[in-house]
Amino acid sequence: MSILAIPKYLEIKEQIIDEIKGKPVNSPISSERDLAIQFDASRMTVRNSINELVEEGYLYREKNKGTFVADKKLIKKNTATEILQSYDSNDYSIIYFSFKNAEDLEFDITPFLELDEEDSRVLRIVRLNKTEGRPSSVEEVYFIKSFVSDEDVKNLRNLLNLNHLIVNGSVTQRFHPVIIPAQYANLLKLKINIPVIMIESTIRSMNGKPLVYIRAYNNPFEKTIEITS
Amino acid sequence: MSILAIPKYLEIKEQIIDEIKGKPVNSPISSERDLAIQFDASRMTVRNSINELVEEGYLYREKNKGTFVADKKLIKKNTATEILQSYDSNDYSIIYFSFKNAEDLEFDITPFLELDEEDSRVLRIVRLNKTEGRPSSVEEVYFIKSFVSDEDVKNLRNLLNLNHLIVNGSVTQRFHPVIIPAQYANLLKLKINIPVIMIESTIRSMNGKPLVYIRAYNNPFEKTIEITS
DNA sequence: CAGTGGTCTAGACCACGCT
DNA sequence: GCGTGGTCTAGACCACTGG
Repeated sequence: MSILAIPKYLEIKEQIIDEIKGKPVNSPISSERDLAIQFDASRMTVRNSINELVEEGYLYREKNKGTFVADKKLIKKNTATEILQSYDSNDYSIIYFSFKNAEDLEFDITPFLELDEEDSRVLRIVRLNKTEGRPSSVEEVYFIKSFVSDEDVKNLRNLLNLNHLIVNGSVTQRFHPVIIPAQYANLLKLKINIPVIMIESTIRSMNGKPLVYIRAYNNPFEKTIEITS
Repeated sequence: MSILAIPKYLEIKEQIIDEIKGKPVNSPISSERDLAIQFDASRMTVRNSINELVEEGYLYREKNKGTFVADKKLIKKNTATEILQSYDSNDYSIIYFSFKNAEDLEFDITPFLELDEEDSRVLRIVRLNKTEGRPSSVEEVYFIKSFVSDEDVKNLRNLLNLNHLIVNGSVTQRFHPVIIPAQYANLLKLKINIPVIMIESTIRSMNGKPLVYIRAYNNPFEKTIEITS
């Protein structure tokens, strides 16, 4: 290796991505042995790059035949990552926030955040996400109070950047069909009594400890929930 | 290697799974170097095993620290695999099936199966899935007629085994909130006018060709749709 | 037959954490 | 300073495909 901070296999991965952008679906890429020569790397290093690209849905392998460019529409997507996008675009308004006692909420949050009597206060933030200026979802975000610093409260947008929590943790999502709550129908500019999907998300650290709980009410006319695997 | 048909890294993987079953969450497993000695394998082979277990959510790594047993509730799940379960359990009834012209359906199926004038007939099967005897979902399954053999029509349950298509292909799913259609409310023993999630799935081969299109209406009281990533 | 991906080895150096 | 996972090398043999 060299002094570079970026591993060689990630550089190779990026170069392969660039190369296949100009290639038709189902066309073969060079063989692993050829790529190893081309990139002056060992075959195992090239395989590491290709493995990740296969995992992410950019390529697929056929044993004894070769490695081929996958259809772009097969690239793996996951609803969990959609949460990130609302951060990336940063296109949202904070409607409301306050600290609450768990017992004052309309539902029992304690199982989701594994709260106990010692630690039963949460920070509740309601935000309205937009795509291209139109309201796409309302999210109720719940943080455990002891997880939130005074600094965070002053900078909620920083706190609401859940990206690093997600990439270093685990996200479980449950999908519930519900009639849109009246107060959110208004925010989302929807008629009352229409069905929407409420996504309940729990973000946990790798050791299983819950960090954040989210209820998202999605505007079905703005964003279809889609996953590819 | 030896004469064994099963690769060593898969054997090691199974042994690691067995070992961690008795270990508490977040406890460390042996280091890769120790495991290599223990299993009489090279470290790269052990890493291959562990990589898959991490990918599947059984273990997690911490750089410079070790590899640890992950929380079982964090094991990665995907709604696509739920389709398999309805096959595995085999607990379903076929309500109806017939060949249809694409233009005779209530909606335009041609974009989903990429049909053309030459090949515009489909086999439509409606099945009622059950869990523990209770109705959990109604699925409308659409196959391209030219994809279905006479043999298949005689053995629909074999055709409806979508397992091999999914593991060798790609699944895209879209989630739609809808009011349960009246004819399905009856089948699912639901009241009319309640909201449910309709999952639209397209199974494609690796080269992107659509093979099967499915509309599933899920009974929210029997099965919560959940994914972990 | 040559070429492919799949598996495997026995080393190596690195950055980082912990004691 | 020792142990960890992360990266990397330069080989090797296998089963299988396709000309």
